[in-house]
Amino acid sequence: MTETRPPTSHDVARAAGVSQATVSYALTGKGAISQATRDRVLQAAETIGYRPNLAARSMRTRRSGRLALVTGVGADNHMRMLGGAGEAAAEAGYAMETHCLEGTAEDRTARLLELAAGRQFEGILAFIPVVAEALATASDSTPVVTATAFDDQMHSVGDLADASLIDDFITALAAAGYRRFVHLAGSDKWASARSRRAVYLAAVERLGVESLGVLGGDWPAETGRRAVLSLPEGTPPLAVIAANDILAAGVLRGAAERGWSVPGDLVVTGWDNYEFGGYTTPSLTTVDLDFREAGRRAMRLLTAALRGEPAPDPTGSLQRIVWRESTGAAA
Amino acid sequence: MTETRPPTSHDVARAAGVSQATVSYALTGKGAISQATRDRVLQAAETIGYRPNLAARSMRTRRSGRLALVTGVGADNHMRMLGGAGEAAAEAGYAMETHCLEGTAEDRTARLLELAAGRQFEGILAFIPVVAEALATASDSTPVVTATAFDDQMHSVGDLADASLIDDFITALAAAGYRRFVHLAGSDKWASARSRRAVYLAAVERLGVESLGVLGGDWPAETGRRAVLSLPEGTPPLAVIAANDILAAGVLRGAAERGWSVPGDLVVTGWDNYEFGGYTTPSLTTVDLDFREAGRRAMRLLTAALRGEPAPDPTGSLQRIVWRESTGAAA
DNA sequence: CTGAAAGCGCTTACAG
DNA sequence: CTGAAAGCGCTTACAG
Repeated sequence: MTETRPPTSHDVARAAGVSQATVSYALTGKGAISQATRDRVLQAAETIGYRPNLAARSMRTRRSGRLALVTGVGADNHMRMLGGAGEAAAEAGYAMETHCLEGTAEDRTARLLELAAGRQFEGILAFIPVVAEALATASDSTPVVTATAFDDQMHSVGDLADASLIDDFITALAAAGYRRFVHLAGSDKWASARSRRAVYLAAVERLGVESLGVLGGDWPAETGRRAVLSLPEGTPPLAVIAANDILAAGVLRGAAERGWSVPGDLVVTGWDNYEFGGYTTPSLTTVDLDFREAGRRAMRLLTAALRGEPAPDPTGSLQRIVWRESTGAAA
Repeated sequence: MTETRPPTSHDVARAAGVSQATVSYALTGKGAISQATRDRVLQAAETIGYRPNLAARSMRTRRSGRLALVTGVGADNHMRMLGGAGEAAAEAGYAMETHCLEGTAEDRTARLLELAAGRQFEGILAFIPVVAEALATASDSTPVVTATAFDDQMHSVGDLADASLIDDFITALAAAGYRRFVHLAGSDKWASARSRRAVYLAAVERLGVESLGVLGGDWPAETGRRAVLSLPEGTPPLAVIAANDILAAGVLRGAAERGWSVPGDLVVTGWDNYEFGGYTTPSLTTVDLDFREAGRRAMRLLTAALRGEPAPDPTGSLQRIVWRESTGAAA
């Protein structure tokens, strides 16, 4: 029943028979402490169950050792990225905490600026779109690395926004005889959606195939279904390049409702390699993304910036096409 | 170029022409401060952009104001629960940070105990299974509310582990003429999986219908597919009660591979109402869960415990059956 | 190699 | 209603 307080470095000092300063030196490994003393201190800390008070340390060092990761509630991919980001943060000696921000891009930006102004984080990594200009004006506060910066900087190394595999899809499908394409785009707030759209437009142009245009513009499956239902009679054979698997699932559904066979009347590609995509009938051709590693790289971008180091230049693509039934024999 | 430090309460005091203590009283609203002085202080704080140093406050108050939410990388549902939990934490005046824990239940439990021992959190809420006994021994550290506790306490109020709608599924399907059932269970580390299994067994018993038993035992879609492929020829007509939509997607796939029609030869129910389930062919009958509210309620359980208040007793189920094509006309 | 001392920025009795 | 002062638990020059 005694209100027992957690042990402090003073308690460790008493137990080890040294001064409190020596405890601090032994624990941080900074002072010049004899091995014998250090061992004694470590031993004492262990036995009495000492844990440094992080708030006190933080106040002295003016460093919180904390990083914020900003994400949204809807973005399921982010769950996969969290693990990698947390791992990279831990490697760099930071604690990472996740904040789910909702509302419009403006709302989220406002909340993010609050987080930055609060000064409790040494850096912030944003996985969701925010208003870049607003961030720029707040330059004297907490450093923020946004998904956009991530996209831009890592464009050449196989990152999330690298949409070059869209070109591979279209090239393979054109070689298999498809001449009529349509793109189902995601929300253009996302760099990944914008670049998939851009690569699509460039590829159809380059290959001289017919494009029925860019449909969609947001992520729900219903958008994919509606898009197919809106197509004129006699459209097939058609190749649909969808911006992700959810949209592609909507396409499959729309095709089924119209009595269009897949593959056959229509082929479709997705993106993200969601688990369900391997189990639809037909199963979905898609792009597998190593979200975990993407999260890790994004976080490394932030920690490198905090240390004033140049951004790491990782090698190896995080993307890989998974050919499945929805594109027939096009692979 | 001047290394400009963030303003402190001292700076506010100087600007407002009062003592630093008065600033603290005005800001926390605790002291007896005249309205005029308070306004002057607030005004001064505003103009110089003052933000309280949370580490310093925390050291004095011995309260971090921080809560940890423990989740896993695979659990996509949790993304939906995070928003609600964060909201409830904020309402209670806490900052919530998410930690993704991986590995076995033992690994995760060890990491959770570390988090608890670190004493930087006032409480911890776990969405993933941990070893309950290990938690109990560490009773003097940070309070932990686990998914299991959540499941137990809220059993009667429509929570995540309430599986009573499984009975509704089976009753309706039996009434529609189905006489042969099979359950596709999730991992029994999860209370929700265990209770769905239990309700299934009770329902087939009560209704006197034939059960081919409980298959599965983990969450991947492949498990659902394999289960269907393992069924003997001549099994249909059959009703499959799957523990979630992913497993149900595997069932759909397995049925397609065997040439069994759905609905017809086989009907199937899922759980969780994943977006894709509305777009499979046939679309999946499932249970819609208000994950956001579930997250909110779980967090309230923790904050109530921290305040020594009784657990809130929310009303209203979070669950609702969504009848779709995969069960034919059974609704 | 070790210790005494200052101070990080707050909150909160205690005087007045 | 307001101010002077102590102290939360650390880190880090500075002496010795």
